[in-house]
Amino acid sequence: MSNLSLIETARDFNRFYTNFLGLLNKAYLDTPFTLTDARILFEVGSHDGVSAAALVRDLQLDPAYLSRILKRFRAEGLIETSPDPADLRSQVIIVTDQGRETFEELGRRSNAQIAARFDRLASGEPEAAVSAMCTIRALLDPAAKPAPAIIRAHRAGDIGWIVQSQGRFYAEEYGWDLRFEALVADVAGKFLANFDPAKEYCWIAERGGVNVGSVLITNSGDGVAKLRLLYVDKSARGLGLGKLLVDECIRFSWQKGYRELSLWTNDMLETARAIYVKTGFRLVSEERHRMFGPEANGQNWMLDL
Amino acid sequence: MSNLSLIETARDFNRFYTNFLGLLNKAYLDTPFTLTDARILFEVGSHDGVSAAALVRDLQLDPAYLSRILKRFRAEGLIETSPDPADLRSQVIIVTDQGRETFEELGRRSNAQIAARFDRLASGEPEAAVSAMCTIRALLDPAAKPAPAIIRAHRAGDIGWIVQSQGRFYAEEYGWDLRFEALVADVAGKFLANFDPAKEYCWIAERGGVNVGSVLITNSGDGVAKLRLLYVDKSARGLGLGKLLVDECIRFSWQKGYRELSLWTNDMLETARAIYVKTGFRLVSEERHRMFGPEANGQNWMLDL
DNA sequence: CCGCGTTAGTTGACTCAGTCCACTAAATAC
DNA sequence: GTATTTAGTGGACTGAGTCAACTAACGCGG
Repeated sequence: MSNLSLIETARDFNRFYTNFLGLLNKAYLDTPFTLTDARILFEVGSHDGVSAAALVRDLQLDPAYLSRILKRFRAEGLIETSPDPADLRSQVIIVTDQGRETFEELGRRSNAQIAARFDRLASGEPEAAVSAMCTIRALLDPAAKPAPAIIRAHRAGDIGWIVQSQGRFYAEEYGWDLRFEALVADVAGKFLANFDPAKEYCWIAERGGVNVGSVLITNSGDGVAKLRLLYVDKSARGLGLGKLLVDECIRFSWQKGYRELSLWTNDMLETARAIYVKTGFRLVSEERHRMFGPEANGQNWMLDL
Repeated sequence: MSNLSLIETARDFNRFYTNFLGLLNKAYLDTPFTLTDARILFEVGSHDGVSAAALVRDLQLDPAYLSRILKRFRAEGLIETSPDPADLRSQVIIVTDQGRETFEELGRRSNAQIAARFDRLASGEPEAAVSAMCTIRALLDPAAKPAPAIIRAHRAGDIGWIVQSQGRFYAEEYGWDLRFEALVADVAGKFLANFDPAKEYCWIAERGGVNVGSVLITNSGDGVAKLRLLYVDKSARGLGLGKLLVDECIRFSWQKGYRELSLWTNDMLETARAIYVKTGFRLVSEERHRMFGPEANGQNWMLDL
């Protein structure tokens, strides 16, 4: 569960924006269209040939209601419909010239309105606002489909991100205390401080500019590599990123001449364990511990390379 | 007139958010309240003693409509009204205990809804979304006053945040390499690992649920406290947070019986230096170094307590 | 103090956006 | 070939929101 004051702030913003959009939409009162009419007209105007069913889905309308509105639009000569040859139940909607004119007129008014709003801002401010809008949209719009994940080496800030995300995750999920975050900070910090590019590496999985996963290989000496801090963020699970990161580690360790790859984990991390099993690791030992508060079962795994 | 594609993007966002809010507001269908009811109840619940006229103004409602809704609320025992002694035309609206319960229940549901939405996001993304919301609000809402910052002790994830934000900031701003982030991780990690609540502390400045600043006090022994990792995020500068954090440190160090407070900084950090001077620190030594790549001027400062 | 324009709030009368249900026809699953 | 799902439509309704007309209190100028 996210931070409460974060949520309060978001609610506050939503109240504000409800109001703001309400004001903007009042402008449709000058025209014979309701907000819903305008949304439909916009959708039809910008995606020529949509079906009514698609509109119902995208705009979350009642089919009967939409049907009536389309009927009215048809009567007013704004659109024409014809059955879809590929599916005779369905019909494709196309805008007439007059419909297009109306659509564009609505667009002009809407633009003018926003332009008027933006005109009151200082230079650079509209850009800042729009960029913030894009941020929100990318985060909250499920249809703005997530960019594909990529895996790359670590950069400034990434080690901190590892500490933060894991510290927070294990605290929220398993009630581990700050000693765990301390351990992560220690491991990650030492990795960075003594980083040996010839034998060590840090992979960061990133999606749309946001970090969503990580893993480290550190040198334990004696030809043993250690896989550490494997983590995939909640938002990116089920994409096979964990497996991908572990595969990277195995390939890297083999290539750098390590003899063995070892790792330490805790048994409640089922998904991780499944990956270790699948990639050929074997369990060498386990011990119960209370290193971070609640009791847990630490496990050492090993892979011969 | 602003850039056209900027406006198009803003319109696009508005369409998306109209939809988004529409979805959120569907949830009120579970309750006997409409969106308008909920907005009114929220306003009344959070500003006890408002007048109907104020509601009409703030929520842009029809007075007749509001009057009827208030009448209903009164009948249901959610609110009570009494004439305003200062203006007998007007009436003050106060919520009854039952009304407050309802108000809080609505709040809980609304929170849960947003929490559910946020749960699908990656760690750090809710913060990013909310911070973008604040940006928009600050720009578009003439009445918006920035959320007040609060200063609190550290929690899970905060130490990682310190490492990440400073690692990234110094890399971007001054081109410092990963050795700096390693140093921060080391300092922060050791702080957490050896944390002694009797002599040490970490303050996090938070605004609207987003971390915007930090500072640590660590024990250097011999009655010397060390102020470390002072940082205020770009988005929150100019609010005096840096001064506030340093003041906290001084008060804490004095109270815990330290003799001296020392710190290490670099001279290109003008704002920080100004704070140190103002709070009575004196420069004891400086040396040029290349610890993090580019040449810099490290300084040791000291304050007698 | 009186009139006159204004503001706070209320009631009556209405309308029209949006919903629910039942139905037809085509498509798809089994 | 039958059963189930999906696309679209019309009938019937409801209730959120609007508009106009009203009362009562305020406040300003003379």
